[in-house]
Amino acid sequence: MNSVNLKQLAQELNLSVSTVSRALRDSWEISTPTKQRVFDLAKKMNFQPNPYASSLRKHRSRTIAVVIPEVANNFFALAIKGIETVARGKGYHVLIYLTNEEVAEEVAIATSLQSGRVDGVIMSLCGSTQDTRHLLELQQRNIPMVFFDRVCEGITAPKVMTNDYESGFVATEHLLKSGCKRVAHLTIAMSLSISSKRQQGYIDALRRYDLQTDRDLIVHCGNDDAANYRMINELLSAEDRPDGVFASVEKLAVQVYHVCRELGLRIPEDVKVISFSNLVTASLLNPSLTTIAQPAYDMGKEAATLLFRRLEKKYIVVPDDRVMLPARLEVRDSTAFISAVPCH
Amino acid sequence: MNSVNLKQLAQELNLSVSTVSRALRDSWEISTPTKQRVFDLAKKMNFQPNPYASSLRKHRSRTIAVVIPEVANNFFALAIKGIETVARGKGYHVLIYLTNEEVAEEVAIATSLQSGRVDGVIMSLCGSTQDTRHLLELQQRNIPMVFFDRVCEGITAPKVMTNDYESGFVATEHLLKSGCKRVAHLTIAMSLSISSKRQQGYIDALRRYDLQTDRDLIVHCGNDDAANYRMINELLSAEDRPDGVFASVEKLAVQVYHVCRELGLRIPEDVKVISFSNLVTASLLNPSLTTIAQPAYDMGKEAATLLFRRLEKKYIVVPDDRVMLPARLEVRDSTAFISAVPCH
DNA sequence: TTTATTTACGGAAACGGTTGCGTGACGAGA
DNA sequence: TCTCGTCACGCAACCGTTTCCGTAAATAAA
Repeated sequence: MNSVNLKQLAQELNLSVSTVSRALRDSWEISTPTKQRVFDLAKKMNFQPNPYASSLRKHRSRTIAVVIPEVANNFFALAIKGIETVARGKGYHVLIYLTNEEVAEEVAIATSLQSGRVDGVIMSLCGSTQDTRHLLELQQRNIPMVFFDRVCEGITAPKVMTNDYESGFVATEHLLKSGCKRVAHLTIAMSLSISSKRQQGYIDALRRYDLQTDRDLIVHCGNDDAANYRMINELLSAEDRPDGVFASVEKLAVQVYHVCRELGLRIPEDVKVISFSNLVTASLLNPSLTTIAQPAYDMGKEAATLLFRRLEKKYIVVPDDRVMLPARLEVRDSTAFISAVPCH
Repeated sequence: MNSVNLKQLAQELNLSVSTVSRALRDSWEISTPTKQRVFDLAKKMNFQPNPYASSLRKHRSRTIAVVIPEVANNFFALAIKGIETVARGKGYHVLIYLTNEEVAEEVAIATSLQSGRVDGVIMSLCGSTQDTRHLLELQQRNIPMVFFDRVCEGITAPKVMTNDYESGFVATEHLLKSGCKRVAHLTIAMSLSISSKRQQGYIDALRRYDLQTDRDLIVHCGNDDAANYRMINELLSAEDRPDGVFASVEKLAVQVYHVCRELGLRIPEDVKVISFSNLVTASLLNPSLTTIAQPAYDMGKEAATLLFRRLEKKYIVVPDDRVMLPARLEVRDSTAFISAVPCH
């Protein structure tokens, strides 16, 4: 354990604890020679102030929490990297909590954060979150929160998002322009605003091209990979199977690839695929995957920046600003236009 | 801020602070009816004990640190997930620190951890680490450490590793058995034991097949992606280019794919590729990538388990045990055997 | 010379929970 | 009736830092 503390420094220097404390914080109340003596000894003894004593006294922990559904996913991993970069630059520490898409875990985590362990929270909701009382309670404890990507519409807080509606529209339109007549949409937890926005973009794009929305073409996937596989398999095995698939998340696109391989469907000849995704290997897939790529790293940085802006102001000035970072459409082979006569 | 504390509970109940504290910790010294009254009110007032006060007094923070080079990488992401799962199951909190492969950052992080902020550290070295004084200092502060994957041989501490030597051997042998005559090895920071072990496996496999080690076939890559690309490009552009490449990390394999595409080299006909990798999309690549997959999630869980075993014992019983979790060879198309006459 | 002001530092009370020790009440055994 | 032990709880010190005061000495102003 770290045993060198202020008292020991003070004794050694024949100073009081308060003087040493002030000297280390470079207070103007302490003379330059005294400060120098303190600095020197602190360095020599490798003094590290006890963060818990400091936090207890100051009611500030210089720690933030990041609460996300998963980490084994390029989007969230990059977001964490952005957050950590900003946080450490500001001298803050980052606690990480994974909900595993389980609302019960999200509630447990939010409840434990009420203890004041962190100065602020950066969060992306889990898919099964409906009731948001646990988040309101956090808010009532005056713990600043910032949402990113999977934002909570019911809470007044800064939010960092992408243009999900437009991206959903663009993705669908891209499939239609590439020659698709029947476009399916694979979605996740519809309680998430990103899901409904992406879906609305999908629906509106269809309407724009005078196409009806076929409820059978909207597949609601969940956290059970095997179940998702079955649903996608069923979708693509059907007589009137779609000739284009718009996946709202990466893992569903991966499943589509597997199902197509299983069923002997060719991408893009038989089915075209587009997906929200931050896969680094999108361009190396067989065929390369057309993606809607979110600026994950920048979203993380932005979320952290917004949080620190609130933490550093005494009064809350920006309670509900939204930052919109646009996603990019990256066209690749999985949506390549195929001339009328199949060349195979 | 969280304002309900023990004193308020005590006042409300006409009890002393110490009695309330003991009741909440379910001490046998407190009568059942009193405990019940305390529990009820604590629940009603949504009491959350201040973790910093507790940590200060008990010299235990129930917090661990995870220090890794990067997170946007399936291996480390999965490891984090494993660690977080175990940690939260034990009621611990997880701080995350990214070194970005910069030894200066690793030193800064290690130094800040001397403050006693965490009860223990789980670590994977950054590639540029040579001097390990910062780690020794942590150790001298009696902060238990556990290494995983990129372990530090100079420090006596539990280590969770994979069979890097054997895997390097198997990977190389697999290329040779698939028909390769000139096998190159792409490696990273040779100061890392995993790198030298994998390389030794490579060298010994060549020797086993009566092949000389050609120094030009061992390419030392770094953190500069552009520079790596150039080196790989140079390797594969040469007159006597290799017909097989064993990449020690995932990102280098991805670069090989890009270079081959650029140079018009066919995988596996012209060049076969194998790599250490945890890519979920390995089987979907064009062509699918033969990998050595490490059990990342289990390694994270194991590292956390070892750490908690040390944290929960009063006396250190297992100072330097090593856990070896074997990697799996997953054969795919990038190393497919091609019959003598090219069919293209 | 006296008084006001600044400079440089010490004393001590917080912060909130934990824990060693002390103690009154009560029942049991002698 | 007296003693002893157990039960159930209170008192207060303690963890290490911060910060509100207070104050002696030195300097400036009157």
